[in-house]
Amino acid sequence: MAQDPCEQKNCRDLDGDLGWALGVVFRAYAKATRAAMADVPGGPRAFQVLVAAAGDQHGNQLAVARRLGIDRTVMTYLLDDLERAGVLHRTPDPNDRRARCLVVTPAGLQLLEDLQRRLATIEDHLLACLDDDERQVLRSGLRRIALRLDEADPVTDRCTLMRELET
Amino acid sequence: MAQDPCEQKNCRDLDGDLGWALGVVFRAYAKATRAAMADVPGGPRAFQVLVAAAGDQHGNQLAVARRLGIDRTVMTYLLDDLERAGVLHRTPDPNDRRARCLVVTPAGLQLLEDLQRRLATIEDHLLACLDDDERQVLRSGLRRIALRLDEADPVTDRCTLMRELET
DNA sequence: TATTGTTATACTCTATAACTATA
DNA sequence: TATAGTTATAGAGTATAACAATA
Repeated sequence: MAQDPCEQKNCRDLDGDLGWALGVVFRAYAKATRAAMADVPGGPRAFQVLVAAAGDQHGNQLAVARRLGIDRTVMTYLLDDLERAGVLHRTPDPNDRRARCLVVTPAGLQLLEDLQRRLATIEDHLLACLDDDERQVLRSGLRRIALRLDEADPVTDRCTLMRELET
Repeated sequence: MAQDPCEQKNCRDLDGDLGWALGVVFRAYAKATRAAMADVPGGPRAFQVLVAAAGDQHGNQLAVARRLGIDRTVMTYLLDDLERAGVLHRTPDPNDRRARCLVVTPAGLQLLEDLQRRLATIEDHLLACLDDDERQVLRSGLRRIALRLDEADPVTDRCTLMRELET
């Protein structure tokens, strides 16, 4: 009786808090990727920029910044570093001479492959205590939620995020 | 053929990246809770401190800080705010006169209940696109991973986190 | 007039170091 | 000597505001 974890008032302890779990997992993941990408200027966020730039549909740096939740002023410094490292360069967009297209260099693509291998290892360790089905549900569930949130906030209005989740 | 999303080189796009999904979900959750707890000094983190302090096994503020990934110097300011708000107070630990016990006031417990109701609503909206089984797997999966990480880093050595996830 | 990108600046958050008091 | 807690300060990261170029 005294052993039942859900009988006392502290039934809703930190352990049962989704926010706590999400925070711990996210911080651990961030920390691990930061360590694994210590040699990459800009770290995990630069990696995500590379992924977005290597993919097709993403054109200018503002779109990428929004997609990744990065401020456009921060994006400038980030891209400066990546360009200096020779993994990416900015080319003028022929359709809009204000904008810049992000082009990943061959060296950048090679780095990308390497980083993805490192990431896979980290993820395997992170999900080590789940069986295959659970992993799959966790991955696809998080992905689906993220896509929905991303869709709700397609270009500018990042405040809808809050509004959607507030009430 | 051209429609197959996994045929091209951008098979591993942002959408398939666990880190991206985790980041988007975490940021959205953090933003929503921050908005929902705008009236609470210290925001979501203060809420977590209240939960930890209201639970039994957590005694002094350093233990709580470690559990939540908060620096002990930051904890001081956080507790100052909470004490000023009258939801918590520090009492000397009779067993160790250096340490302080965290005691949640009746007002604090009432606030805690209210915040937990707000949180439940936010979580429902966040997980809206998952069915019951998926929700359960996501919750328990994240919780299990978080507990494992937390256990691997019981008191001091926060670096083991990285080491565990590095290779 | 609005938007992309840049720069400089200010601000927020967090960590470091030094200190007091206990153990 | 080591630890709990506090304080002041330095640092990293981020956002704000003003700007130039283009739409």
